[in-house]
This record gives sequence, C-alpha cells and structure tokens, in this order.
Amino acid sequence: MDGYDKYAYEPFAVTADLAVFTLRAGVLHVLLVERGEEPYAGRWALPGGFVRPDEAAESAARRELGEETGLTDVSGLHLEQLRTYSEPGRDPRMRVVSVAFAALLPDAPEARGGSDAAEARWTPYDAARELAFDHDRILADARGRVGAKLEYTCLATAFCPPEFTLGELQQVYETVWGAELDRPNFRRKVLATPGFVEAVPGAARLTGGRGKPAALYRAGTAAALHPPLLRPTPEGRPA
Amino acid sequence: MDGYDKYAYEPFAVTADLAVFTLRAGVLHVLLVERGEEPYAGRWALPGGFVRPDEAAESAARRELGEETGLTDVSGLHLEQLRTYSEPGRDPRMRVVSVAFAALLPDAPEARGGSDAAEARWTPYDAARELAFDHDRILADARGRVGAKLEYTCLATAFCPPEFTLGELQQVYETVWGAELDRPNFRRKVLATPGFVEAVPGAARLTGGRGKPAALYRAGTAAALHPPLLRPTPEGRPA
DNA sequence: CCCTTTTATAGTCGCACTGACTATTAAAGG
DNA sequence: CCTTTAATAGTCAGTGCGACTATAAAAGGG
Repeated sequence: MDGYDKYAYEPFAVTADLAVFTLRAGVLHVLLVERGEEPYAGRWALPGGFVRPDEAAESAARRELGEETGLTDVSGLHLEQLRTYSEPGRDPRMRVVSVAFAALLPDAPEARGGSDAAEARWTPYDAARELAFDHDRILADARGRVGAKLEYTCLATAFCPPEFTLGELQQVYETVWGAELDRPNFRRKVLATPGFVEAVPGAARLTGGRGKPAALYRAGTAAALHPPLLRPTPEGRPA
Repeated sequence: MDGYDKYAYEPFAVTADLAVFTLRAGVLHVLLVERGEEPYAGRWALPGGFVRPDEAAESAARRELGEETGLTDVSGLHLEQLRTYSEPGRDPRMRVVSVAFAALLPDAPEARGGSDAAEARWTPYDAARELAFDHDRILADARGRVGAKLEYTCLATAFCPPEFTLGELQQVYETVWGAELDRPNFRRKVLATPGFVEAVPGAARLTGGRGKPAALYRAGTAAALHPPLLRPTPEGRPA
C-alpha cells in the first residue's frame, strides 16, 4: 500500500458476477443471461456487470441482478461472496477482475431479459455448460460452496418459501447433494437442532397433495448447525 | 459484462493484502508492516500491495510478501483467498479494491523491513489493533476463517514444521481456538482420521524436552476431516 | 542411584448422535 | 370402502466422543 501513485499501474475493470441458484420441480437451476455482444456473443454467461465508482461489489451484484434479469424482489435473496477471479487473460479485451457471488432464491420468478442482456433464463445446472469467459469454473465453484455450506449452516432454508414443510426442506438437501436421505432421520435431526426451524403455530397444515398433510415450519434464528448435518459418504470412508 | 467500453467507468486500483499467521511460543502471531507514508503513516498494516497488470492476485500476494517482509522461503506457505473488500472510501485517496488472503506459516522466520515497508514485525494477534485502513476488520475475518477451517480441514498441519508431534499439533488447535483439549481424546481422533497425519517410521522420537519423547508425524494426504473435529462448545449448546 | 516430575501413550465407561428399519396416522383416489 | 401416498412416531444397534484412569519413558534433583 506504499509507493502509491494513482496512475502508477494500468487500471483494472472490476465486475460483480453472480451464480444464482433456485430449485424448480426438484432440479437445481441457475440463472443465465445470453450475451448480445462480442466476445462470446450468443453464448450464455452468468449475470453480472461493472462495479460503479460509488458502490461496493455487493451493491453492484444486487443492482445488476435486477437490471439484467428483471428480478427485483430480491428480499428473500441470500447473497454471499464466493471469491475473486483475477487471472490475466480472463477477458480477451482488457484486464477484468471479477468478484463472484453465490446467491440463493426460494421460488423461481420467471426471468426476463433486461436492459443489458439479450435474454435471461433459468437453466438446469447440468445443462449450464460452455459458458462465456471462465464462468464454467465460477459456476462449479459456487455449486461446490453451496453444497458444502448446507452441511454446517442453515442455508437450506434460503431455498424455501417463508413457510415450508420438512419434506420440502429435505428435497433441498437431496437435490443439491444428489443423494437420498432417510425421511424420519432427517426430520429428527432438523427438529433436534435448536433454531434451525420453528413450527408455525396456527392451523398450520398444508393440504393439496396426495398423502397426509404436512406441518408448516419457518426458518429459525440460528445460522450455523451444531453438530453439522453431514452428507452421506458416497463410498469408502466409514465416517 | 455487456455495454462494454474500456473507459466507460472510472478505473479501480486492485491490491492484494495478506493476513499471515504463525505460532510462536504458543501464541498466535500475525505479520504486520509499519507504513512509511500517508495516509496512516507510522501505523501498522497488513502487508500487501498493488496487483500488477500481468499477474493474478494470488501471485501478487506472494510477491508482496517477499518484498515487504523478506520472507522468501514461501515453500511451506499455505495461502488462501479470504474475500474481497470493495466498499467505497476504504482508502481516502482513491478507489481501491483489496483481495485479501489468509496465510499460515509453520515456523516464524524473523521478518525484516523490505523495499516498500519501513519495518515488518511479528505481532501477537491480541496486540494487533488499530491498524491502517480497514485492516482491523480484514484481520478479524481472517482469524475467524482460520479457526473455523481447523474444524473440518487438515489446515492445522500448515502451522507445523514438516515433522511434528501430536502434542505440537494439539497446541495449534488450543492456541487458535483458545480452548484446552483432552490429550488422549485428541490423539484418538487425529489417528482415527485417515490421511490426517502419518507416522514417521524410523527412530522417530523427539527428545530434548522433559518427559517421555513423542513420536513424530508428517502431514497426511487428506484435505478435509470427516467427520469434523469440532471445537468445544463454549457454553450452552449441548452439542 | 532412587524417586519425583513430566509428558506420551493406552485403555475404559457412558452418553449422544446417527443409520437402518418398522409402525401408525391422515389425507386423496378409485 | 379399500388402496395408495405421504407424514409422523418409535425402536435398536453401532459409532464417535467427552471424561476419566492407568501405564510407560524420559529428565532432574536429592
């Protein structure tokens, strides 16, 4: 921070890019925009854009999300910094440093193309490949982070509407982890963790489906899970 | 990423700042440099500096560490991105975006002032207060991250020399967490976790201390701890 | 040279958590 | 009315971990 001179070094452009996840019909979806200009014109990319001189990267992320995808009701949006990508050559035109964010949305309001992007669309995670720039890597990093944070935080409720059933919460885990969980055990664990969820007191039952109606819960006040809810070991490790 | 124009926005300066931790005599220390210029001249700060046009923030972090503190044998250095601080007004002179890193060093080679900084010094963590810029906050964030990562990764070995005793490894946890651990239980847990440590086969005993000499171990190949090694609950939560 | 101190290592006991599984309840659909 | 579906309740055994006791191997002091 010494040897300071305002124009001693070539300036950088700084962008905020977002990997926004949601669950639709039990499938993990990510929000993508279609690029209208070169480079990578016509390719899909993560929404994002330049950080303005008077705002932090977090503010830029929220603003760009609204501008590019029409998602303005970002009240229930969980936004969290992922990491910063600064390798030279990320952008073929100039030096761009991207602060990447991972975001989670409860329901999935339809996205529309905004002012900047030609089109915005929810895309199944597995179909989001060959994105522009290094966005494949950013998206994979974000997905890994979300999966890991489900283990030791209450993040899963950020995928759910304000009131939800334990079955819906379990679906979040099963979808993100790609693994099936035992329902009674999941229920026992969630209810035994203080502050994870709290029961909705009234006539809190949701009907409309086939079987017995489920009780409704709200997200609790806890942020971390102690002890964590570990994902089933795929193979080998007896832990 | 559209509406792209090289000079459409005021450029940003990008720096890489480091919170470098080590353990000396059972006390957590952090590496600080004394600022030689305004603003904050004479104040202590985290080492760091401008990212050059042809390098990534990670490279800049390693380079600045050597330039400012004389620490060149960064072979055993564990370096990991923390997060990026981009709030306007962080630097009173211009818009600076800082990519912050947390780093861990096994032993503590003495630091010297480098080309940029007036002086570099290892400081006990608790004495590192009122740093320049927003470095107090960055340092606190880094410390929190290191403490949390000890729970579910093998990061603790990064504080140890290539060969170490289980007592030394336990000291790492106790120092960073500020809590005492039961020695037999710690030992059982570490040895039961495959890939955490591996015994040094030969006449692997370290003498010189008072009591029975301890067996030596090396860092294993595992990166994560399954199940995690949770820090003792300070109070309340029965987990 | 013995005995105390110090530290490493080995082992025990009980509780809490979890995985696997079975049983019951309450709705919808034919 | 009976079947299907899904939620909820409960059981049981294995495992991990906290708390604790016991033994082994060195240094140091008389």
